[in-house]
Amino acid sequence: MCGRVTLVADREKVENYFEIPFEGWAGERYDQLFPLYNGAPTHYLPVLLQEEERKLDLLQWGLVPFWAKDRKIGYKLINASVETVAEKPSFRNAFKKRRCLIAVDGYYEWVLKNGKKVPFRIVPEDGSLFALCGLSESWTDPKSGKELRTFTIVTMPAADSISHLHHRMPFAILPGDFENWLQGELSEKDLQKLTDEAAVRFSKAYRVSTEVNAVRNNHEGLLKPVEEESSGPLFDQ
DNA sequence: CCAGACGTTGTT
DNA sequence: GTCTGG
DNA sequence: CCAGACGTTGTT
DNA sequence: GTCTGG
Repeated sequence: MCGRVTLVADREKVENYFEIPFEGWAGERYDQLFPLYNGAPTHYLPVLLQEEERKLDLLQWGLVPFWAKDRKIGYKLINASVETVAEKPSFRNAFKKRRCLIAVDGYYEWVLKNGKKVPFRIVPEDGSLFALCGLSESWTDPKSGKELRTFTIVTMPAADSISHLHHRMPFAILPGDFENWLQGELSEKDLQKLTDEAAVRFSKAYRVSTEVNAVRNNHEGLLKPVEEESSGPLFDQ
């Protein structure tokens, strides 16, 4: 699945990738929030939105549907399965009207080894960005009256190249398909075609420090590859 | 009718 | 808001 | 996703 | 065990 990400790219790289500048406030904010070595649910990430116009903005991870009584549900809705996203009550409205793309340049997966959670970082083979398919929502807090803008990341079955880490992965597409995801009619067949072409299959993975487990850690060292432990049969369960 | 859920993942 | 379950 | 809290009262 | 917070 996809529950922790990195975004190290500078603002210009993201703007160039999506061919659009950030909304006014988001541009300066970007420079404060990134590089992000340990991005978690509730954090802000760059999101390409297709409203009346196309916009590049910063939204918070963890979808809060407009009907929610409080924002807690967002802790659960960090991923949406592509197989069911069109039907689920929490997602179907956003799937119809508010599909979006999230920019990251890596994400983390954990593998249980000898009872320890060992993190790996998955990156695009060409070192560019991932554009992750997502859904966005806008929710108004009934207590404060403040608007909260959130998103969820769509997942799909893992590609062979990373299936040894997990059986799910984020649904990532290349620029040629951005238009289809954002504005297309998206019949089941179209969606199938998009998932078949999902770019993330061209990704590679490497082990990183368990420092990444704690969200409070956020420094360049988290990206550094860590040697695989030479655990012989003696250490295996 | 009203009440309660609305999600994914991994593990048992 | 909308659907399911009771 | 993982880590960390999980509680109330009264006082500083 | 389960929920909240980041």
